Amino acid sequence: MGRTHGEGCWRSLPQAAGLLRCGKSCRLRWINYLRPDLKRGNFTEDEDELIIKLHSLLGNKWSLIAGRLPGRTDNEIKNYWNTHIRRKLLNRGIDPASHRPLNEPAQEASTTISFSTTTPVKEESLGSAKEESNKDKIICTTAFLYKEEKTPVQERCPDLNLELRISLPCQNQPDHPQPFKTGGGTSLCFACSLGLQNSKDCSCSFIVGTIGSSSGAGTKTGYDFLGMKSGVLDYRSLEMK
DNA sequence: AAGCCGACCAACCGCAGTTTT
DNA sequence: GAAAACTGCGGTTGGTCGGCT
Repeated sequence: MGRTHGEGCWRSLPQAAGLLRCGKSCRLRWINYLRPDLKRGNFTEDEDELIIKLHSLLGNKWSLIAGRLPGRTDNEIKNYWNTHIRRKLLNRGIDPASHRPLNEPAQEASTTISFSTTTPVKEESLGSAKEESNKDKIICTTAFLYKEEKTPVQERCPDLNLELRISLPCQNQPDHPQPFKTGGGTSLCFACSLGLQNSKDCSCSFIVGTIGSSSGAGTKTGYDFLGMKSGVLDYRSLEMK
């Protein structure tokens, strides 16, 4: 299944299988439930955090997020987000939609990404001390900067223009820097965790440069996240399907 | 035991993009 | 180039289950 009838030929599948469903329905059933490579069971903490990171970057692009979580479907992640992670973020005082603290004034309605800051987040915006570490973690996660990083990387930059471009995919190189250590153990920089090894986005080799700013407030130094500085994003490294 | 309620998740729906004719 | 067919995606709905009263 999934070859002669099935993937790439869903219309013929219900007939061949004697089903009353339409091909579209069969496709959905296969993708979300029957595929043999699906991972069953609860989401791990690592998966949780990765989903949060990816959502803060990609928004509700569930298929792209799912592409970074082998064995998970977009539908599954979407459901998990709506039932678990949303509440989790709200409990931490984070707005699940914007990934900003709930008490932070609303920004423009346009889709933007805001990065974290070299200056520490003001404590009064974080609520109780009890939740501080969690919030800190989330805020830093949201900003794609690991909490444990010692070196200040950039100023809080204004909202970024998310215009993307397609470029040739980069090739894996054996001399890619080793994952850096975080408090909990070895982990990849965010770009690497997205599969962007050796791209300009890899924070293992931070680039200091300018970041495109929609505010036109001038240039700031910082990390060339996802090639936004250069305006080049290896889209194929995000799209895994 | 029965009813209510919230959580969970598979499936449906409509739209947009892509491919084929 | 236009129309039709197909595919993929994201939002939403509805059924099921378990916990609580």
